[in-house]
Amino acid sequence: MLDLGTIDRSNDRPPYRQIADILRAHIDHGRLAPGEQLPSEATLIDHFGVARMTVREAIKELRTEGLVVAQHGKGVFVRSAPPVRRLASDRFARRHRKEGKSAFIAEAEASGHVPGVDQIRVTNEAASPEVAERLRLKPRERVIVRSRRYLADGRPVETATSYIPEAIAKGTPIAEVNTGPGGIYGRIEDAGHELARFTEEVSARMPTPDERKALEIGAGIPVMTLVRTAYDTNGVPVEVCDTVKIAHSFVLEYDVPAQ
Amino acid sequence: MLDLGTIDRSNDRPPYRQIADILRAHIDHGRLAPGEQLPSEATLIDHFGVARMTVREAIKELRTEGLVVAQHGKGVFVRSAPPVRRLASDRFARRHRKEGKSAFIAEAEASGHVPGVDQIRVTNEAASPEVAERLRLKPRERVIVRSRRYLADGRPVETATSYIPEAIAKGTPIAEVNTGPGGIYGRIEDAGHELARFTEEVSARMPTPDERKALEIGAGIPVMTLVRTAYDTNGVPVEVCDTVKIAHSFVLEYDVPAQ
DNA sequence: TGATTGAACTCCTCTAGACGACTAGCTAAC
DNA sequence: GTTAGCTAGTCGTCTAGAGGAGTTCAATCA
Repeated sequence: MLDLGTIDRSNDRPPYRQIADILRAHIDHGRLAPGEQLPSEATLIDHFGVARMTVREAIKELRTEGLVVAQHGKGVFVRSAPPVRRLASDRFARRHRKEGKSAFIAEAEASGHVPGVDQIRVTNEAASPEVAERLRLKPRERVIVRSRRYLADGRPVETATSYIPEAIAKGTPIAEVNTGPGGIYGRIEDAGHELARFTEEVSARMPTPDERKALEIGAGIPVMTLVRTAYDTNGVPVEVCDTVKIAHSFVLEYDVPAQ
Repeated sequence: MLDLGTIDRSNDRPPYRQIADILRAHIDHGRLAPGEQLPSEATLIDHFGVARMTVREAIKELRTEGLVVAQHGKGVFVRSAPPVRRLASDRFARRHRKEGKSAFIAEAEASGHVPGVDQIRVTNEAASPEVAERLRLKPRERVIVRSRRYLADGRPVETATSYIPEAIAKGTPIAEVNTGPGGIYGRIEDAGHELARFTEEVSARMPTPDERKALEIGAGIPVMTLVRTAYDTNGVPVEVCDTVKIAHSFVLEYDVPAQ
């Protein structure tokens, strides 16, 4: 049986934090293993001699930290560590990006996972002010919007939305669901825009409710966002792509060039 | 005056979520601007006709999402957008990394911010099992541990801890606070280990309580972690560095090599 | 056998109140 | 003029209860 210890009411640290600390320590030290169920609220209330809300505050803290997940009617469970997903060298990533795949997914494939795409949606819309600025279009100029969700092992891991100027997409199957071999980058090059440079802006934040739903994650699990812009040899932006992925780690590799 | 609307008690969505939705919408639409104070708990209790805990739950949700920050005794305020911090091309980053600086900080300098370092601590310790494995050392072999905290504009933005095998550091000032020009990478090369490759593993997660304290951030603000390993030309790992930074965004740039 | 019911367990949401601690601004005393 | 103390307003924490809803499983009924 798990030794929960006791809380110290004369301690400055409030009881709910002390309880969270105790549980966190058990998780950190593996005495509560991934997938294992935490003691129930009732048990903790009895054990520590506190009110229900106090125990719930403690557990909420652990949930916010992403250490545990609560399941209504079942219990609170230690979250299993997210699989480390490796993004190989940027050379590798670049090659696959040219094939129109997210580097994350390219790597998922390379590492033997079974990826997939669902919920592809392609529309033709007037560019929002933000997208227009990023693509250096006039306001409300039309863009092809391609949204899709990527799966790995059947679980959603990433959503992505690309915006391509209609002027570039015209005469190509970019506005079709199936864009043919080489993906949209292939079609962009077919249209005479040779790709020269990508920038990717990476950051992390908490998911919005919509993102939580799309990625099937709980609150408290951060997401990483990638905002990619692709430029052709003339420096003209030809695609912007917003990606939101579950904050699994990825690896970048750099070689130091010979001196 | 802000139009808060009302909640619908017959709605399936619980009141605290409805209240959070209403406030979130006001923030999203700029009717509650960054830095602006939210209506006080008492005001919201009166307005929506709910109990205190219900209002607090709603605000807790927004805090978890990083949209607002609460200040004890003052109020709850809309969080201002974090400054975008750009990490330039990997070539740029690489050059600066060779100077022993974090790429993040190198870029902060380049972008005109005034960076700084405080809380440098250098110790000589027995390697933990994990560090020993990453540096391919025998268990408990000794390593130099260099911890420091980086500031930008006087605010902490990043903490970093480097581990260098004592065998490599011996005879160099790596164990001193001041390592001389070129930083630790310079000294590592002085010791005959020419640098050839870096890997960086990037991920995002919620901060631990210690990290929250060191970076002076509240709960609910995710951090990005970088785990770097530097290898010499023989493929021997010569340094590992764990970095935790506030989840500001950074930019990667890739050039597509000529075909 | 198969479907239904019920009980026991779990977490979810909410109420109504209490006290504490921090902040800021005012006021009275020094 | 400065300082100490007061006060109103704010959020932080806790108590003790209530009913609701999802899950599981065993007992019951058709």
